[in-house]
Parts: sequence; C-alpha cells; structure tokens
Amino acid sequence: MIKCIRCSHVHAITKSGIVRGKQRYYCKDCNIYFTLPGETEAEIPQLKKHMTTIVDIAKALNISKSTVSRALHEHGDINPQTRAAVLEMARQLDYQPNLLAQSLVKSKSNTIGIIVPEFLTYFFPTIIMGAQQVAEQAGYNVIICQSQESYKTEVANANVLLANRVDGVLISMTKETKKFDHFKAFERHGIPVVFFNRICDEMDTSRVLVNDYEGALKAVEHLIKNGYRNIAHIGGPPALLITHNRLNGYRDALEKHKLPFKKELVVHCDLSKKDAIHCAEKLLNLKHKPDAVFCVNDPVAIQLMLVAKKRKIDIPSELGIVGFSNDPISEVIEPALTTVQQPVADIGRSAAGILLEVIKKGGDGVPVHQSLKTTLIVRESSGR
Amino acid sequence: MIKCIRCSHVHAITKSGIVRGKQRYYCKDCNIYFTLPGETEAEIPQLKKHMTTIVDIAKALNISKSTVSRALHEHGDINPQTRAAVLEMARQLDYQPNLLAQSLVKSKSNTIGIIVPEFLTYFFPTIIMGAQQVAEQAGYNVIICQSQESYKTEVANANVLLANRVDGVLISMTKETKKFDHFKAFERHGIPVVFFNRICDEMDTSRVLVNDYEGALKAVEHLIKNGYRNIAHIGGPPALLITHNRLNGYRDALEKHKLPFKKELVVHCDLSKKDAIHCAEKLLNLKHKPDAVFCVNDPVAIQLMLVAKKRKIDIPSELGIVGFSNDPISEVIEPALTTVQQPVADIGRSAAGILLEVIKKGGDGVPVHQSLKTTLIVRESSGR
DNA sequence: TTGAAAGCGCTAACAC
DNA sequence: GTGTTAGCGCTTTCAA
Repeated sequence: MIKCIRCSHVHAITKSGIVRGKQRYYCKDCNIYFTLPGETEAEIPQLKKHMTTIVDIAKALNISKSTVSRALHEHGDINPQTRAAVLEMARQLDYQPNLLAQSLVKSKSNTIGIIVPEFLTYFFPTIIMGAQQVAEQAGYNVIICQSQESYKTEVANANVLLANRVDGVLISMTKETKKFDHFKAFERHGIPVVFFNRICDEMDTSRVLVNDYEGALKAVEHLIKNGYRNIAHIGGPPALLITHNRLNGYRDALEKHKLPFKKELVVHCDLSKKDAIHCAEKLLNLKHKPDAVFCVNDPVAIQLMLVAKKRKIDIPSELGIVGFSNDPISEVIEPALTTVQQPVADIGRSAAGILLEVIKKGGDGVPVHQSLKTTLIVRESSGR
Repeated sequence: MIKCIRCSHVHAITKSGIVRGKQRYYCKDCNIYFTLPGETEAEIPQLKKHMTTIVDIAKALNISKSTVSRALHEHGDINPQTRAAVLEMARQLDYQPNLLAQSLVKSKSNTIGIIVPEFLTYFFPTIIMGAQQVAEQAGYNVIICQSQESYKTEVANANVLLANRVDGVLISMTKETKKFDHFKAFERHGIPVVFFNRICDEMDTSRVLVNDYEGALKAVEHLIKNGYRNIAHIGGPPALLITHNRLNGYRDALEKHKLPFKKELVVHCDLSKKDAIHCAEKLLNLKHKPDAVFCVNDPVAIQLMLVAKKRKIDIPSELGIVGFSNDPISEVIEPALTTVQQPVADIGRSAAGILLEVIKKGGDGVPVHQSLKTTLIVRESSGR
C-alpha cells in the first residue's frame, strides 16, 4: 500500500503517470502528486502544492483556526503577539486567502459583472477600464462578458454572472435585446444593476448616460452655422435609446433653425462596418444629395468619409461630416473628424461608483439617473 | 421580539431602514429583508431573495440533496423520473447553481485569469476576445487584469488571481517586469501559466508568439526592394523579447542586402504616444535623415507619420514607413500604412487552447512553444 | 483573549 | 437508486 507523503492516508492514492522513470502517485485528499523516495537519486517530490490554509497556520502555531482568522482580519480582541505570530507564519507559508471560501460563507463575492456588446473598438474598453479602476480600488473583482450583440449570448452571460454570485452588474445592452427577463433575474435575486449607454427603459434601475440629445443638437447646429443646409443623419439601431436621443437632437436643431426635416435624409445603421458603408452609399446616391451628415458615432462617420473619398467628394467643401464619441481614429484621419466628445472613462467610473454605492447600502434608495456632459470638438471635416 | 418571517428565528434580526413608512427588518440567517404585515395595507415583504439551493429543491420534493445533485449532473444511476422531477422543480424555483460552492469542494474554479499590460488599443482586446471564445466554449470563465504596464500592479494582479484560485493563467508581461517571483508563485501552487506576446524567458512554460523575426525581415526587405537605402528602426522597450526579435530581423535584412547597420538609425521607444513622437523627431532631426523607417508597431508608425506630415515630408516618396500588427487605423490613415499582420485573435485562441490542455492533463508534459505566422500587407506608405 | 462548533452550498464516498 | 455523512476553507456565534 502506498501512503501519501503528506497525510499518510492510503485510501485516496491513485497512480498518475511516470515521471523521470518513476511511478508517480496522486493523493486525492491532499491534492498532491508525489513519487516515492529512494529508487533514483535526488528527486524532489513533484508536489502539485496544496495551498496553505488557515488550518495549516493554526497547526503550525498550535492555536485554533478561529484565532488565525481573527488575527488575519484585525478582528476585535486579539493578543498582539498572537496576531504578529500568525501574520509572520502566514508570510512564511505563503498563505493566500481562499476568496471562494470567503465568498461562500459571507454570501458576498466582492465581484461585479460587466456585460457589454463588444470590446474591440475603443469605446467599451475605455468604459470598462474606468469601471475597473473604481471597482479595484474598492476591493472588487470584475468579470467582463461580451454579448457580441447577440441576445442569446447576453442571456448566457447573465446566467454566468448569476452563477458566480456577483454582487452587482453593469450592463450595456445588445442592439437586439427586446426581452429583459435575464436582467430582471438580477433584481429578483436582489443583485443591483446599473445600465450605461444602452439602457433598458423597462427597468427602474440606476443608469448612466451622456447627454446625447444636447450633443447631437450642438453638432447639427454647428453644421448649420457653417452654412450646410441639406443635412442628413445616419442613426443607430432603432432599439437603442441613444438612437432616439441623437435623432431628436438632430431634428430639433433643424427645426430651431427653420430647416425642413426630410425623411429621406435619415437612415438607420446597425453599426456594423458593412451597413455603415451601405448607409453612406444610400445617402450619397440620393438625387438631392446631402451637403452634410451627422453620424451616430465615429466608426460610422469614418466609413462615410471613406466612401465619399472614393467618390472624390471633397470633405468638407462638398460634404460636411460630424461624428460622435471622439474615437482616436477621428483625429488621425484626414480630414480630421469633427465629433462630439463623451467622457468615456467617466461613464465607466460613474456607473461603477453608483453600483458600489447601491451594493453598500443594500439595494435601497431611489435609482440614480446620471447624464454626463458632451463637448463638441471641431476639426476639419465640418468647416467650409 | 421580532421573528423572521422565513426561519422564525429571533436572534439574527436587525432593523434596517424604513420603507413606505414601516420599519424594515433584516434576518441575517436567511439574508432577507422584510416588514411586518398588518400596519399598512397591501405591502409585499421586501425580500432580498434567498437564492434557491439544492436543499430547497430537495425539501420541495422530499428527497435528499445528494439525489438532487446527482440529478442535476446526469451523475450515474438515477431514476429518470426523479431526475425529471428535479429538473422541473429547479426550473420552477429558478435554481442557479452556486459556482463558488462547487469550486470550493472541487478545488477547481473553472476560471482562468489573463494579465495584459492594457486593453485599449485593438491588440490586447482582440487577443482577449480570442482567448475568451475558447475558454467559454470549454466552460471556463475569464478574469481579466490590466497591469497598466506597472510591475507593482502586475504583482497585485497575480495575487488576485491566486486568491481567486484560477485554474490557469495567460500572461503578457509589463515592459518593466524584471523580477518574476509573482509568476513563479503560480508554478509553486501548481497553476499552469502560458505566456503570449511578451514572454518571461526565465520560466520554462508554454508560450505563444508570432514570428517577429521573420515579419521584421520581410518588412525591411520590402523597403530595400522598393529602393530605400537608409532605413531606420524605431524599436520597443529593451526588456521585451519582441523588441530583440524585430530588431534582429531588421539587422539581418540589412546585412543580407549588404547595407550597413548604423547605430544612430536605431532608437528605442517605450511605446507611449509621447515617446513615439520623441523618437520620430530624433530620427527626422538626424543630419543624414533616414529615407525609410521600420517601426516596432502600428501606433508608433502612426505617430511617426503624423510628425513627418507636420514637417511636410512626403510619404512614401521622401520617407517610407512600415509598421507592425495591422491596427485598424493603418488602413484608414493616409497614406495607408504598410504593416506586418499578425493573427491577433489566434494568439489568444492558441494560448487559451494550450492552457486548457495543460489544465486538463494536470500540468505535465513538455511546454509548447508556438510561433504564429506573420504576413506583410503592402499599402501606400512604403512604395515609391 | 481564545477555542469549539455550526454552517455557507455543494460533491462524493460509502452504505443500504 | 437513494440517503447519510464528511468535508472543501472560511467566518462567526457562543461558551469558556
């Protein structure tokens, strides 16, 4: 019978491959691998090392594990000497608290989840970064999920977060999400949710937005002031609130300056590159071509710009373009793109801040609706 | 004495705010909030709902929790009827398995960690996306950490992952990491590690790279073939392996074509925008200006391009430029940037695949060193 | 100030 | 085929 070199049990031993010509054993109890000494020279027992626990520390110090736990947490009354000894031993044994166990007993994972449609194009990564900064500072981990703009994936994401018992969730929805049961599940389980950028209007949760309406208004007014008169709009997917807000800003700017709102000058883009090109072509194929376009975001504006260039339409003299969100590309492309800047990282920071606040307070209080300011950045694509 | 409406205990009750004019109580045992009925009309007890566990299902069905567990996992012998009943009840009670508890008992979190220097610029997000795809498919969660190019943060990241008992880690190092104890800690605890892109040469782990040397060689040969003769190189931070490999490719291309290697034509950039500009200026201020530059990556190449444009240096006739990595900006900027394409998403996919393999096999076997192919994409910035 | 014991939600022997 | 039991690593009463 093979005895485990650690716990000396014999019942949990299985063979597990051959290493350096020697039979290797595995102890399921201790979760270690080892070979028996003696047969060859100088072999270190190949431990898949058992991570040290508070029990290990307790045994080493001949005290109880509760004392160790207290010492580790500066918990109430504890003899300073005991505490020092525990801390020192923890260091020596390379102790790492098991967060999984802690979470289990405390019913609190110190983790928040984030669901975004994608994180490849500057916008969402930056938001996530902001959120992560705030979360980390408060001792929270972050699990990031990409829904890939797919409702089905989004539902799966929600389940993963639920199963991981996150303490709260930050969400920016898919453009195709129309049912919200997977989000409401969080509420049912008392897990607070904060929406950002792409809001679920059906749920009464906190939310962080930028002032899309005002940003759009300013953008279009800027075009009007620069002499453009036949201004078109490439909007986003109809399901998104930002689409409506930006569209409304566009419409009201026209109205304010007594320009007609023409239905054929408004097209909706699903935000894919392909559809952006398609929308651009649609507008530029119009009999009465627009002399300027306000685009729902920068990537779309950039595709429009490329299409226009291909057709030798001069920007900005023949066609003025304004985008939205100040993507890094916008200041590098030629002509540089006029755009509405949003405080992207702040969206993340703000959303995370609100969420942590709600978590701390235990889910009560009135939902916060935050609207961050936008700024028009005038570059070359809109000035003639 | 207030009794909990769920467990009827009195010892774990605390007051917790006032809701709709009524005192709200909290039961620590059941983790629910409630108000007492009767005082006002029609109030739903404000539950912070206890999530259903297998015990709840067991009680509802009057069977044991082990049976429930087995039913949920198609585990060996189980009466199909019992199984069906359990599944149905699980659905009814909106059961979500507690992954934390599962992980704890199985000593396996089904989570892998990723440490990257940043994820704002296309490259790392794309890798992460690739890795996440593979991981998710295998039922693994992913915790993403950003070291922000800071050694200290990287050490903290490593501890977070350790504390979360991840089953494996994917790492791309900081440019300033010179000590590797925080990585070796993973090995000590039997947690497999795969490096990608930015390798730790001191550790004998699996790694995924692209063929930087060959990519650089092809890039510089391409410049030579196009008639450039005084070719400079903006390299990366000396600590990184990619820096050396790309530099060697550059050097060997020159040598192969009997061009002299001039020390003053090689500068090292820390990859920040600021330093990129600085390096660009340094090269363009040279008495004997380079007629072409091979850059360690696209963001650097783009900064160089902007500096050159500002100085009215024509690209490509006066200055040829080649970048590395095929950033989306590179095909949008004018002139479009010639660059060495790497299969970015594949790096992530491949690294994750190798990691999962190692996890499955239990940490044995020879480390895999994988080198992915690069392709030169010729655009306008290098052809005269 | 410390230890013993219970239990977070779950899995996995081992009996029956 | 199902129930009983022990325990993953930890926190937190309660009693000493």
